[in-house]
Amino acid sequence: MARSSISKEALAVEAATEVFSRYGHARTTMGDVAAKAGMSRPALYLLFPDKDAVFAAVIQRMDEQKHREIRAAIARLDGLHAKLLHACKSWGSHGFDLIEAHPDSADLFDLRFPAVRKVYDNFQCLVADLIRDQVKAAGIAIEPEVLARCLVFGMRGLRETARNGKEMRRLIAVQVTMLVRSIDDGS
Amino acid sequence: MARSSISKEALAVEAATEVFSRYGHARTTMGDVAAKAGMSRPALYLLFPDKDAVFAAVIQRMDEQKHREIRAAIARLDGLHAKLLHACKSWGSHGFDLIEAHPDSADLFDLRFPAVRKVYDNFQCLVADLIRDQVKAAGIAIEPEVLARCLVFGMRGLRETARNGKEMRRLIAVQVTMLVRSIDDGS
DNA sequence: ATATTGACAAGATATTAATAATTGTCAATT
DNA sequence: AATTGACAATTATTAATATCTTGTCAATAT
Repeated sequence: MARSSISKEALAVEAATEVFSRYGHARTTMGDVAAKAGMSRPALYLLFPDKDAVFAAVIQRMDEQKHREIRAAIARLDGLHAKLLHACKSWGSHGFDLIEAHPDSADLFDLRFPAVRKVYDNFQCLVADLIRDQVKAAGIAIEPEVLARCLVFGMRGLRETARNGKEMRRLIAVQVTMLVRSIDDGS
Repeated sequence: MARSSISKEALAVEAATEVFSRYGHARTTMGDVAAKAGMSRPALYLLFPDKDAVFAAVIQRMDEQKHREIRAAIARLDGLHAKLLHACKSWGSHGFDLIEAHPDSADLFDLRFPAVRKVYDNFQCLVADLIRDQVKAAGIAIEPEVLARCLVFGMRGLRETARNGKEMRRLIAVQVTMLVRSIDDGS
């Protein structure tokens, strides 16, 4: 029972991820998701209360997956700069690439959706966690959360000036380098 | 003749600035501008080839004014950090405040307008000029223009997370501090 | 019983055609 | 020589209509 229900839900989220990623929030219907998942529309409503819940589940799943990926990768790296650089390039260019491939998917990064806002909050936490020790050790007066916020939303601004993914990563690298150098207490 | 023509043009740009600032690009008509300037619509077309030329003139004038203001202010300040901080707070919160007062004025910051793009390029130049010497002295491998670009578009990203002008300036201060500390060669 | 769906009302969104407003121009007027 | 009224072309607005979509639930199937 519980098992079957979980699996059905996972199937639906998987299907929803595909269609939301391609067509964005506005241009995908519950019918599209249900069809892709091989179930009827009312069956989908048995699993999720409404469309936004499906959307939130998709966003959350993508986010968790990305975080697992990032955490695994940076565990194998040494030093704040290398870790932060990888995390930011990976996280930051993800959205860029997706939108380049499917313009409608820009919805998935619209901060008006609470689920999307949470993605940004989560990444801000990841960054803050990474830099916290070094910020404290260097005796910097700015809270790690604020530094992280500047980096994360700074990266968001970069999207408007970068012409392609490669340039995006280049600019992200500069932002990260600025942050790390600024808290590298002249070591 | 030339004198009279220049004065008429200035009058028109002055009028256009008022109405574009309040209603944005889309919601102001050439009729609005002409009326505000106390001339007929065809008379306005004698001064400017089309609407976008008027818009560009408005943007350029605002930009030049802001730059004069900034240059005058930072001439009286000492040190890169103080100069850059003032420049960025002044430039960055200008747009924020205008949009808060008149939501339609968001047009004036739409990067799809070439005139607006130029505003960003100009401020990038100002920043690059300010930091150039210190970047070279510190032997940093990143070109000043790229660092400046990251700061300018980083600031743009901050707009999406700041709730008010005060917070915006706080975050700008962090960005600026990050940049300056990162090129302060442990002096 | 439980799981599933067809069919529905309410609301949102797209379509269309008709109307109005705006732009850029130029011959006519001052 | 400077200015404008009036025009064609384009673009935006409106209103009426049709279509789609959402979320629900009684009816059906398992």
